[in-house]
Amino acid sequence: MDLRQIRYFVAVAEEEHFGRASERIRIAQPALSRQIQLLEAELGVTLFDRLPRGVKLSVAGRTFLAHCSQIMADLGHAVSETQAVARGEVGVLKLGFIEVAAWNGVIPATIMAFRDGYPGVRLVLNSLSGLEQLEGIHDGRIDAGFLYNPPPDPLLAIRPVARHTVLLAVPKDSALSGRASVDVRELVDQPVISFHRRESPVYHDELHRGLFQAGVAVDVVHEAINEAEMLALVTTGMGVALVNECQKWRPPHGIILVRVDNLDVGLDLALVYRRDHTVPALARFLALLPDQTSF
Amino acid sequence: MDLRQIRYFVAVAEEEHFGRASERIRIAQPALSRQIQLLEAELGVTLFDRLPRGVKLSVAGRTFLAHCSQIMADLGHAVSETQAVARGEVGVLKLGFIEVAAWNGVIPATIMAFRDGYPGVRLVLNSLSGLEQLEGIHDGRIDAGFLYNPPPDPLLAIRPVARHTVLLAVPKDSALSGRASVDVRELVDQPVISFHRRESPVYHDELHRGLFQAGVAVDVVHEAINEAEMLALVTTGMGVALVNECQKWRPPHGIILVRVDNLDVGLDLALVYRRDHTVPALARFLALLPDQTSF
DNA sequence: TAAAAATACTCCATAGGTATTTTAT
DNA sequence: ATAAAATACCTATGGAGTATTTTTA
Repeated sequence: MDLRQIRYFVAVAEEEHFGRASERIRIAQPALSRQIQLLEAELGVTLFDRLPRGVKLSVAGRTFLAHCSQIMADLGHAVSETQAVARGEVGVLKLGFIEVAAWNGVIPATIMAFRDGYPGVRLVLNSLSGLEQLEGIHDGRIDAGFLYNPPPDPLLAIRPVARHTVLLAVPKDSALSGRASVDVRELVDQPVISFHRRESPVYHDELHRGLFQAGVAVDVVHEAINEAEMLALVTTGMGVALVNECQKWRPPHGIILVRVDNLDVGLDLALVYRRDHTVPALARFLALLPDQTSF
Repeated sequence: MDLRQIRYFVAVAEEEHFGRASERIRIAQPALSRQIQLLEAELGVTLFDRLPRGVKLSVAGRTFLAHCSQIMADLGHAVSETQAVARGEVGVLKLGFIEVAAWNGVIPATIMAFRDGYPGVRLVLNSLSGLEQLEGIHDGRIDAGFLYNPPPDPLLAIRPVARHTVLLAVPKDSALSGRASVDVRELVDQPVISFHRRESPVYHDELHRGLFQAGVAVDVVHEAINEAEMLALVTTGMGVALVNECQKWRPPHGIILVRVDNLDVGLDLALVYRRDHTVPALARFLALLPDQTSF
């Protein structure tokens, strides 16, 4: 059997006339007759009753036509849906992100723009740590992830998205809370709440490298497991903390965030994905993602 | 596009390997590669991600595969259902019949056998007059009809089914009601309830020809429009009536049916259908219909 | 280096074309 | 007699085969 034969069959069924059908499908009448005969022979069924003036569908032919129309329509849908998926207009896109980075800026903006532009793509969003995202990207649990300071990896493509810095979180009633900015060297006499290296080694090292370069040996009074814990401890007055500037989009009650001068800490937010990624919708997402230079 | 390409695509998708797939479908690997490339070119979509050890379906390829599996399955169903319809095992069979002839005998027996043997065929049964059936057979409202004394018609096939005769319907309290049989000549002095010729001309003529041949000129006191009316009038004592012997299967209260000797009336019940009939189920029905000789 | 897919080319099966015959009213 | 489908036969497109090259981990 052959889709050509099915198309021919539908044409003859609709025209009820081999000659007219052959004109419609632009082949000669004998060629059409033969294809229909081959189809009938393969099915072992007479599809048309031959009349002196044209033909009519047989009872079995009517049954076959109903199915064929359905099949041809389904095939059309299959093609257009496959093409839509290939264009990235339909499907699923699984993204990871660092929660704090998604409170404002390029991440929510791009996600909103993508939802708008590609309503046929289901976005699956997961708030994950940087390490979890890298694992997820490798094993395919997510297609791409927004994370800070991605490690170099020949398998991964890295699209810089934004460069964030750190702010000093101080209690509202602290002596520093009224200041527009604080020089990093002023932290020498301050008790500092830091975080455990294990939770974010690249950032931890980057931060301490920045402090070392400024010649500041800080007095770490606690190592928290995340910034939320750090901020909670700052409110108790236990010390001050250097936190991601994105915390300003959700400032905790009782805490003031102050700019820190002369501390060069790079928090490079990037969209990371497999260089050999195969999800067309990801290309669409990348196209909507503003280049870092535009910030 | 081509069903062959779709079969090839499914094979490669399942094997995830052009070489193995080509063995499975018994063609050379390059031929398979080319057909897949042609399919991809026609769709404008990459269906497989080529890896160093085999291939994997792309995202769009997975979408296409899902549809293709469905389409191939539908096509299989289309073929088998079409063949079943052609064999007369599935479909619709529309039959007409004379009500009185269907109370017993070959008609209900054959219908029961057919229902049993071909549960996939929906039987549509219509109680119609002989004339209505002939019209219905001509214009396709019914595929075949059980009727009496069908007129000769080169377009129609006639399958004799049974030969019925007539009985004399007399009131229970009549002088004739105790008799095993009545000679037709005894009707000379009886008031007779007949029926209007328009309602069944062939039978009417046959009946009166039979009476004429027996030398009986009957005293017709009423011309009814059907046998039910005739029987109703017999119960009133208005007269006697010659009715189809099938009435014995549903004898009205207050009436006795008596055999009539020396009256040669042929009520030839036949199944009538278009000689060029196209309903496969009708052939099955005919095969189940006992030949008249077996009665 | 090796496994697998792609390319180059050759061949032939078969779809399609033209001329003609058969069929059924 | 006529319209339409079927048959006969020829042509050529393109599917499939063999040999070889390219690709990538």
